[in-house]
Amino acid sequence: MARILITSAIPYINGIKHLGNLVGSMLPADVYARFERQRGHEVLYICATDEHGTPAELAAREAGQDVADYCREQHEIQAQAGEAFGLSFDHFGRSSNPPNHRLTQHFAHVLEDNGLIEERIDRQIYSIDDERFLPDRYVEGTCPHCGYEKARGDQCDNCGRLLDPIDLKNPYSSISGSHNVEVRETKHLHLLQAKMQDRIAGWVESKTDWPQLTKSIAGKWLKEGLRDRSITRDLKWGVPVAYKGEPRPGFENKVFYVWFDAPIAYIAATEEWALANNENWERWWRTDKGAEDVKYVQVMGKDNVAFHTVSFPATLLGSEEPWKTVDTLKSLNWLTWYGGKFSTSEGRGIFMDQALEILPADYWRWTLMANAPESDDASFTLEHFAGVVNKDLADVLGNFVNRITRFCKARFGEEVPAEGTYGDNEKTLITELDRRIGAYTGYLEEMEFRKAFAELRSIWVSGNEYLQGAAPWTMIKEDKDKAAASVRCALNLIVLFAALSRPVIPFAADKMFAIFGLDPEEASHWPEGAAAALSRFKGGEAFTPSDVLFAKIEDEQVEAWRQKFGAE
RNA sequence: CGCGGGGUGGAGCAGCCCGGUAGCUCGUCAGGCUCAUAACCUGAAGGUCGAAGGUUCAAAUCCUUCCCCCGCACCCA
Repeated sequence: MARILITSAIPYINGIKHLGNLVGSMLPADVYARFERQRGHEVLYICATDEHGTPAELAAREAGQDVADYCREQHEIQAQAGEAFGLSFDHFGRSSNPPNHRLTQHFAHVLEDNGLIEERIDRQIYSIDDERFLPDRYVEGTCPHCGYEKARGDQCDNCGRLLDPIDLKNPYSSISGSHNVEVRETKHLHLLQAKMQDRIAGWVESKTDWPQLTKSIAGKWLKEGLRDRSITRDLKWGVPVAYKGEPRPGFENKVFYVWFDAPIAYIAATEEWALANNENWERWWRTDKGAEDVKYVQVMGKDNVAFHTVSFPATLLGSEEPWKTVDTLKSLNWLTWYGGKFSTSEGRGIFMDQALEILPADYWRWTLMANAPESDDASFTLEHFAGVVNKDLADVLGNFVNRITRFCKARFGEEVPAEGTYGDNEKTLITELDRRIGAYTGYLEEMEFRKAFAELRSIWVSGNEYLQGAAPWTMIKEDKDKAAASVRCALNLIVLFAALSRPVIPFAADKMFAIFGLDPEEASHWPEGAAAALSRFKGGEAFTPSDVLFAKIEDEQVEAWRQKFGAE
């Protein structure tokens, strides 16, 4: 039994996440976690909300709330949405909780002791009316190159040039609109990543099994050369900057930058889990304390790769302490909404809570994972969604379960028939299933989700093919025992399908187990082979046909959703 | 010439690293079956692989140039 630590990129606190966020990190990690649990491995799947930073402060202010209260509420909302989607976190923590404060201080301290942190002076725009330094994108003004009057601090949307906010003419705060701003000098801690170039490069090189996308992004950053990075900000909401437990002189109004403390929250959230469950977190994270045999898997969108291949490793390796670093890093491209961006701020696309108001989690989980943006950005459209759900879930899987349970009930009653023995049809089926299950398992191990679920779909189809060949509805007239055997085989297939499908459609899988009154935890153990799986029921086991597993999506529904969600 | 990913039948993708008669799902058409959510099963039509050169007996696959789409790079998350 292996021990597998899984973390998915932690979602920002600010509002419910949309389907793109979901499929980019939490959902694939969940599918993988469920798969490895079913195989009997010891799995710890950790996630958290990323709560610090300017947007959280601003959103709280807009809501007229204290930022701590705001985050507490938002965390609760996200936790509930995650649970409703079946995300099987062992713990869903918070980057603002005490363990993360403690660990962030700890890392800053040891990095400084190792000569990897130093104070430097930066020049930034300060808004007197907002009483805060303005991050680049919150400064607007006139572009010094083209004269465009609404250039952002980072880039001019008119001429496309990259800017430094202190070069803008007539700068003003995009938060309040105030022109009462000035350039001020401010002191920040910098992590000296340049010093760690060779070390990080060597570490990355040792990761031979990283996917193409991951390697090319990490390689790009290393090729350009690592730059020292500011790890503090002029904010109130965050981990205060201290040294040896005392506030650091000159840093009283500063906190650590979210990108420094957010990945540390993976560890901190594990500590939260341990505290809540009387467990030991160090055996998952410290290679000197039991984590040497842990396989650590991270899942994230491509925008996060640089931070996980370079910045966070710099923190861990730079500490000179025996922390567990990532082994397998799965990164995904973007899911687009009709070819454009999902946008939290503009409300484009579907968000997790809205999705569940429309249809159950499995519908989304299947469509998203079977079409996961692995090799390229993938477009989500309601039309495609409806097509996939109707074909794969309703017609192929749902209908299979329905047709055989109803047939059995009508002709043999509500228990598995015991008569007859398996013959050539079943042999052929078993051979095919073993081949396909092997391929499917391999793809899941590799986290090749599109391929995995194409294979799972083929496995479902093989059930329909088998029934077509065995044709118990005809056979029953000639040889009732033979028909009984094929019905028994098909009923066994339901349980096999449920186990294989559970990582991606857990709710439907449990409904399938419930048909036979099986305990999902026991029955979902990963199948050893088709022959064994198909001889689970010998005959006499009672069952109750379920309602339709998956309802079809009608064209009118699609049209209504298009209106509602602004599809273009 | 900033970097990266992509451009394969109507749609969505695989194949490209390790060249050798173009594959999968949906859709379309035809047939079969009748247990089932007008569902399932079988078969067919439809592409010469963004463009142009080159290497080779042979290129979607290797090389060169060009065109188009998306993302990233500062900052923010």
